[in-house]
Amino acid sequence: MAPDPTPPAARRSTRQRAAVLTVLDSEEAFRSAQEIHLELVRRGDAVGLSTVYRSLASMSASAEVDTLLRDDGETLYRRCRGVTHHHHLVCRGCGATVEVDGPTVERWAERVAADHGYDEVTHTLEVFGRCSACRG
Amino acid sequence: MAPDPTPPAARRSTRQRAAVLTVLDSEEAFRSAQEIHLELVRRGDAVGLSTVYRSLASMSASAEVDTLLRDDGETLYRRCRGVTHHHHLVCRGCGATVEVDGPTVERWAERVAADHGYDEVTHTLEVFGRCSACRG
DNA sequence: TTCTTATCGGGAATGGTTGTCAATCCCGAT
DNA sequence: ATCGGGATTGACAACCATTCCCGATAAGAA
Repeated sequence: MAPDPTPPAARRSTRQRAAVLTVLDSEEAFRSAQEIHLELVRRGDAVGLSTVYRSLASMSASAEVDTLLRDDGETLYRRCRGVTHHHHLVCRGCGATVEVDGPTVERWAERVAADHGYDEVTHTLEVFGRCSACRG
Repeated sequence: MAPDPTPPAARRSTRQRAAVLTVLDSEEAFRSAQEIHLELVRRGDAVGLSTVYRSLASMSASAEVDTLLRDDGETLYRRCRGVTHHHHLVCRGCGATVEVDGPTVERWAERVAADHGYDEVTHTLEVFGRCSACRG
């Protein structure tokens, strides 16, 4: 096999990408691209909105950030601590998020799909509630 | 207590709402509002797009139809057979949908939320795969 | 039939997200 | 150091599902 003529698209490190990561790291809750962009501007470390979207998309593709679709269809992003597959318990009030594991659910999904002749199974599972802080 | 001065907003039965329901009843898979509107036009039983959205929204509110958010944020609708709470096993290829029950998952979600001090718990759970027909 | 008002329709407005493309910047090669 | 070219950026326009607006229409009660 001949050597690949196009070297593996080097991922350049830029101020913009770093800035987006910094905001994500300082944020506990899921945030929208628009919110992240606004925060960047507020910090005086502005990044173009297009670039924010592009950065988040590529980070999501490489599993560096998790995404979540809100009821109204807006996409939310969050830098997750755990590296393995997990789900989220999200507070409707403040967005505080807990990463939770659900091995039982994974197996359940697999079995249900197999029982009906489906393969290439994936699933989405998110739990929403109100945290103790927001209850006061 | 005085009698309610405003009688309970009678739900009128219109051609448009019936037309939307007819399309939903003839459809096995989840469909978008735009697709339903297009189908209505194709059948020569046109209904305004606004009205399609309004109908679907009210039917969704009264639990007559189930909704599902696609990855790109578009909302899909489907008239479900089961009346009780259930989840969906959806084929990525053709949209064929199976209603599945997950009592274990319900309890798991409740317990996880309670363990972290969350209340007013809800959850979303959808399983995606490829059905046997689409595998050929 | 007449009246009240829920409902309709269609075109404009909204708002998140993606596309465009010239200017700019990273980085390995010179 | 600096060169060159391809990746990356950013301002703006384009996109598109969904909602808003409001005058016209029609369902249902009297």
